[in-house]
Amino acid sequence: MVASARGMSTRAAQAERTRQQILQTAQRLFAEVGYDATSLQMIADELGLTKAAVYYHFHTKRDILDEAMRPGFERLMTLHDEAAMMRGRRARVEHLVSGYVDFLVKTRRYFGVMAYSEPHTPDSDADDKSMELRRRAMSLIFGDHPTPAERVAFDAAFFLPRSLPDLVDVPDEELREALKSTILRIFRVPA
Amino acid sequence: MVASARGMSTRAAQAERTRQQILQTAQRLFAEVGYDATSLQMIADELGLTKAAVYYHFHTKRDILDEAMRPGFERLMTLHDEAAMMRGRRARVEHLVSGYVDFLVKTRRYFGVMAYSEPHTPDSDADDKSMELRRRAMSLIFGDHPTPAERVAFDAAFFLPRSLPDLVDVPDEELREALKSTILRIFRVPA
DNA sequence: GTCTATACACCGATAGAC
DNA sequence: GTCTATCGGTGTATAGAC
Repeated sequence: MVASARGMSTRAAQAERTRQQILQTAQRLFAEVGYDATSLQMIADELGLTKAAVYYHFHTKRDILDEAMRPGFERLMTLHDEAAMMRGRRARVEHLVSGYVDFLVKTRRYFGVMAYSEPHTPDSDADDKSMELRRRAMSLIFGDHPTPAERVAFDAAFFLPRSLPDLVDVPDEELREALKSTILRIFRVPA
Repeated sequence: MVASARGMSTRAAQAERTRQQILQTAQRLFAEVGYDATSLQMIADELGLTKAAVYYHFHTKRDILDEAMRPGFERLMTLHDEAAMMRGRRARVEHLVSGYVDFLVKTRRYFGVMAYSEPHTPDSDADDKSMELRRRAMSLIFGDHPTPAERVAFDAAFFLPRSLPDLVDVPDEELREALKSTILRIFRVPA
C-alpha cells in the first residue's frame, strides 16, 4: 500500500495536482459562464494544456461536473442520514431545512450551476444522485406517498437554488433567514 | 399591399406553411428531448428538408425557440396588464396567480422546456422577455422594493414550472389546485 | 504514466449555385 | 426558395512521443 501521500512518486503527485487544477478551473468556469458554454478547450487553455491532456484525466466532460459536485452530494446525503435518525417529524424537518439552507449559503457561488442540464439528459452520476437525493428528502419530509400538493411544495423548495444567482446582493446572514423561513412556510401544507 | 391572405402567391403560401411546420416540429422536439439536445438536422430530417433550408426560414436556432414561446409571453403580458389595472393588492395577486396557474396547466406539456438555457446565455428575445416578465410580476406582487424574503418567495413560485415534467401523472384539475394553493401560501410572507 | 498530435463526426452558421 | 459545399467550433477518440 502507499506509504505516504507526500512520499509518493513525483510523477503521480504532479498528475494529481493537474487533476485538481482542472477540477478547480472547470468549477469556476461552470459557475461563471455555465456548463454548456464551458468548453474543454477553455479549460485546457487556462492551464496551458491541450484538450487531450484534459481528456486523459477525465474521460468525459460530464465526469468533470460529476466529480466537482461530489462533495456537495455527500454532504447532503450525510444530512439525510442524520435526519433519518431523528424521531419527531417536526425536528427532522427543522434539521433538514437548516442544513440545506446552510449548504446553499455556503456554496452559493457555485451551486447555482448545478443541474442546469436539461431534464432527460443522458445518464450521469450527477443526475442519478440528484434524483436519489430528491426522492429521499421528499420521503423524509412528506412520507412515501405525498399528495400532489405536497409534491408541489417540495419542488418549490427543491428548485430554489436556481434563484441564487439573482440574490448575489443579499448578505449571507440575511439570505439564510429568508431561505429558511420561506422553505418552512412552503412545507406547512394545509390538510 | 397584400390583397388577401388566401390569394397570395402560391410560393409565399408554401413558404409560410414550411415555416409553421418547422415551428411545430421544433416545439415538439424541444419538449421531448430539450432545446440543446435538439439539432437543426433532426428538425430538417423530420420534414425532409436540409439544415440550410431551415436556416432560410429562421436565421438562428434561438430564433425558433423565441418564436415558439412568443404566444405564451404575450398571454402572460396581457395577464400583467389586467392585474395592473386592479385596485386592491389582494385581488391583484389573486388574479395573477389564477391566470399564471391556468397558463401553466394549459401548457404543461411544452412549458417545462422554457428557459432551460443556462443563466448568462447570449442575448435573446426569450431571455429579455422572461426577465421583463419576472421584474414586472415581482413589482405587481411585492412592490418596487421587495425585501430579500419577498424576493425568495417570488422566486420559489417563478421557478416552479421546472417541476412540471415530474408531475405528469397528476390530472389537470388536481394540479391546478395544488399549484394555486401552494403559490398563494408562498406569497403570504410574514412581516 | 503523462501528455501532444491528429483525426473524427457532429454542431450551428454562411456563401453561393441553381 | 432550396440546394451543395464549406467554415470554425465542439466533445470524443486513438496513436505515439517521452
